Amino acid sequence: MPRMASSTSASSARPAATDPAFGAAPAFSPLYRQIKALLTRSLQGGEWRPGEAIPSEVELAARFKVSQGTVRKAIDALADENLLVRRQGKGTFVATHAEEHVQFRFLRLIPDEGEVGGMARRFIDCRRQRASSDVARALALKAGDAVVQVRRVLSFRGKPVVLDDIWLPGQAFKGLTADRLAEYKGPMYGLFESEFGVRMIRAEEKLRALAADAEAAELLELPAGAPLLSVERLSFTYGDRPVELRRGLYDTTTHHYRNELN
Amino acid sequence: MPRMASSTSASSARPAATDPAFGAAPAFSPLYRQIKALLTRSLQGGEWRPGEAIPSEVELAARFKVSQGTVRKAIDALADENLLVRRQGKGTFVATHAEEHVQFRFLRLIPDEGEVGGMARRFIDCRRQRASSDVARALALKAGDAVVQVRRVLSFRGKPVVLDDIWLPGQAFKGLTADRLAEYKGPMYGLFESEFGVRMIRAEEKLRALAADAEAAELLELPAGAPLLSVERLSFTYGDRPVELRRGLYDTTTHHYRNELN
DNA sequence: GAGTGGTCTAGACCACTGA
DNA sequence: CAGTGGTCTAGACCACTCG
Repeated sequence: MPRMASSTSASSARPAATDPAFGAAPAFSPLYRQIKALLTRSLQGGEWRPGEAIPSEVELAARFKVSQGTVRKAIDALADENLLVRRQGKGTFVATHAEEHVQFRFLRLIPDEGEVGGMARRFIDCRRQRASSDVARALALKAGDAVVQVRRVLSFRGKPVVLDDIWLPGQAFKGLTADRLAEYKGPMYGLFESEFGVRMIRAEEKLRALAADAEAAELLELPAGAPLLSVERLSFTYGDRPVELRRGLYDTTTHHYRNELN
Repeated sequence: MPRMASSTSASSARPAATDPAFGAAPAFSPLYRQIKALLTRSLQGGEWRPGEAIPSEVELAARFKVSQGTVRKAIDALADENLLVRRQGKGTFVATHAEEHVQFRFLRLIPDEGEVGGMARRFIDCRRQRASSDVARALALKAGDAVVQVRRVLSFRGKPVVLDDIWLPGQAFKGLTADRLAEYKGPMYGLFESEFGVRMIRAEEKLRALAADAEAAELLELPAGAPLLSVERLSFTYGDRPVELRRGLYDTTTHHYRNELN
């Protein structure tokens, strides 16, 4: 029955290691949260790579000197956050974008009718440059730091539908080229994961409607001024570190952005 | 140790009440799911009204002849779906839109800068009519059935930002008038809940960009053809029954639609 | 059949609320 | 203080996968 760190019911020693002076929140942290944090650290540190199985529940329970039920709760929480995937009878696995048949976890654009079928990708550009102040702020970089910018078009049945501009921190994405992007089969985030060790965990999007400028209109084969759905996405890895800024322009004449409210 | 209905390990009797002929899915249903279904039925049937407390976990455990841990799991699931709200030390309560300070659970439009502060409502219209085939299909009605249509505008700092057209099944919303809507303080879904016993559980939205037509442009005080974010929402009550169709047109020059991807 | 995750139990104790 | 939800345990048994 280990108690580990807990600001209230500590096994012994002084009452709290946290809040040294001003009495902030009590910050009671149950055991399973601490286990969850430890597991997260191991994921972040690469102890288990995407697609691999993590140790069984009984093993982890032994390692952490905790009951199986407690590690179970920790794993449940991580599974809810899509960091782990449970498979009954087989084990618990680190989530991956590679094999993910739900490659559309992040792309919410759906054809109005018909299947969600694959889009054709075309990479227009991929170059290294200095971050503008906007991009730097979003990615938590200093203005002028190196960034990789990628521009691409997605087409559905030959008609261009999505124009994406993507900014990545140059530091983490050193060898990224248009060729590497074009060669790779499967979702882009799968490449980021296997080649650069950067796994996208969650993202925030800001949507608005705007009129197509000349450049966007040409690339999307639309008249200038056509209404477009602008989707600005900031993606995060472990530890809520922003690692991708993306600005997509969607032609929504035959597609729509689908969202669920719970 | 009651076993209740379970297609595999039934306590006695025949092996399965389900799949009488063709061997479909095994459909094993653990106890806590069955408890969850029973609780949902009680919610749906109005045994406990929005805002009220449901019986304590020990009480429910006794009622269902089940351990506390099992009802706990059922309640957890319902809390995840926002049907119940747990409050430590007080009890478990039926979720409500009325007191919900997060009135913005369904309205995802956020000012680009500044607080999310209140919008002024103005009801333009509220009339009963016959459902068009589109509306009927969405609301699972027959074409020609009675529906209530509401039109309103939301303004932020004096500037109109949202134009909503709302369709509701006439059956369930008999006494709904523009006056009732205007009088009621708080979120619209709070009114639906307390006056008509219709509680919105979840919703699906389809977003697209389009150019403002003359009518929308006038009401939103924009030039005709201005790009607008169109948000088509279908809302559901208990049992996934659709009960509201809403088509909003958002001016996104100073606001944006915020979304989180997990 | 061995090993994995999934369910269920019974009981102990902790944290929070309100009278 | 009693009553509520929240955590943790230990152990039994079930469902699923795969060799």
